Amino acid sequence: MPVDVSAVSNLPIFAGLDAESCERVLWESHSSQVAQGKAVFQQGVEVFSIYLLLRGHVRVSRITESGDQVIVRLVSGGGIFGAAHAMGVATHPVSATAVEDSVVLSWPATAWGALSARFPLLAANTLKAIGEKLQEAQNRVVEMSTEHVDQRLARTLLRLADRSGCRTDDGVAINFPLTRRDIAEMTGSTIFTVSRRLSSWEERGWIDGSRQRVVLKHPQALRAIVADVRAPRS
Amino acid sequence: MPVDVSAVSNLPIFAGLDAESCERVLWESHSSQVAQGKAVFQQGVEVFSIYLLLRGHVRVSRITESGDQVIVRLVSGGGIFGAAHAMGVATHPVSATAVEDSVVLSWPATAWGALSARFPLLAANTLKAIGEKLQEAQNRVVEMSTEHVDQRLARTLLRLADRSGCRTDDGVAINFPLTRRDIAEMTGSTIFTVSRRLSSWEERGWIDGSRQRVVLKHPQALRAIVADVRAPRS
DNA sequence: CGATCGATTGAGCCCTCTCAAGAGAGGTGG
DNA sequence: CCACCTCTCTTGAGAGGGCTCAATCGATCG
Repeated sequence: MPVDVSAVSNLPIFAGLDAESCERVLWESHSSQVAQGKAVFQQGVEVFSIYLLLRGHVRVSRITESGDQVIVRLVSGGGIFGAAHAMGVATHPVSATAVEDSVVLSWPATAWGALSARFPLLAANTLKAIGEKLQEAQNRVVEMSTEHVDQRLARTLLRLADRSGCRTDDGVAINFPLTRRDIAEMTGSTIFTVSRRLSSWEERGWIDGSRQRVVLKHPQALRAIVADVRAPRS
Repeated sequence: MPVDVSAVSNLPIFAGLDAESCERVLWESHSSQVAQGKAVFQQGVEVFSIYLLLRGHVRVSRITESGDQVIVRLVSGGGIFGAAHAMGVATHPVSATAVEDSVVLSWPATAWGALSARFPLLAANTLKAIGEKLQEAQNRVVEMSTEHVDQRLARTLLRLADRSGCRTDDGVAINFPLTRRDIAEMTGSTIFTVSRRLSSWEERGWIDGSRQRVVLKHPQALRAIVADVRAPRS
């Protein structure tokens, strides 16, 4: 395999594994390039593999029966996704699409099962990764239940900047193509409301927005929006 | 321990374990009664144990910094909760409270770790349980993003009836005390809106509501509300 | 240079929240 | 057994946040 052990051995999913075990695990993996806009897998299809994102960004989304699309998660470098098999699910409940040119490692589900049995640390790390995703999802439920669009929006931008931010002269730039539609689907809002809020923040000099790009010029201001405690609900 | 193996061996978390292993696992557990309204553990405190609900119902909730309470999950018989340790979290991100008199098994976190290592099936079942919770949480994110209060409300009632329903002459009764406030905190709404909708449904003969009780007389009508596809967003 | 996709902006409305007031239900103590 | 208190639930009136729909503009690409 063309993937160097040293390039991945320090990822959370391999934490604690020695180089040899790591290599053994990589041995069974398959590396592939995914062009921008291409799907890694589609919602509803049978689960064949488990995936690790090496480079790029992948959008994990679900389409509802009514045709609404919701972004469940945005995976950045080092993250695992499509781990439905490890959780005992037979068909993917979501789709995964590259939002920019990406590099993905994949393991056949069966091989991953065997590897997990052979390297308990791998199983533990998988559990931990899934646990983190659970935390994240529960946080989002709480946010969706209690916060206003402004707050969810600011929170989402800060989160993205934190994970995939890139320092520039102006502030922190979000590092990959991100449409207003993406943002809307991550916050449970609409492109119209998102556009309006971002425009308003841009007027105040807090952010810089352009086609598929957002730069946070004044993160403190966004943090203040998140913290803005209005009257609690009922 | 006063807990009979046969009473728990068929729970999902013990799936595949033979009676002997099962007994070995139970050996390290501690059984306790929790009176209605009493907390099993509190948000923010250190994680000492992992819990399995034997009888009753437990409300898993989080209080936000702004003072809003959100019900993350309602655990019914056979469910595990407070499994933060297995996911590598040091302090409980939520509180767990008995909504009726309940019986709970608990394992010290360290003991559970050792047992998981010794019985791989136990670890696998734990992963599966957490995976299901992740699915559930992601579903809720999607619902909160795309559905109206009516739909979330109907869905929640159907789900509760499905899990903890009790056939009666009139229909399916939800089997434990459930206040309008609980429902509001499960759906991301307010007691006022919940009360209004339930009143309206009661007028139409679809449900029967009284103090802390709901009976579904016409589940089909609720299912129709859930399926009601209006114009998709954006 | 046309076509397509993304972003912006305005007008209007509706769903849901907020606030206020009161009615039942149940529990407790005298 | 009644009075009282607390907790739950109901209902009304009103306001507003965010959605819907429509139209336009700008950018990118073949």
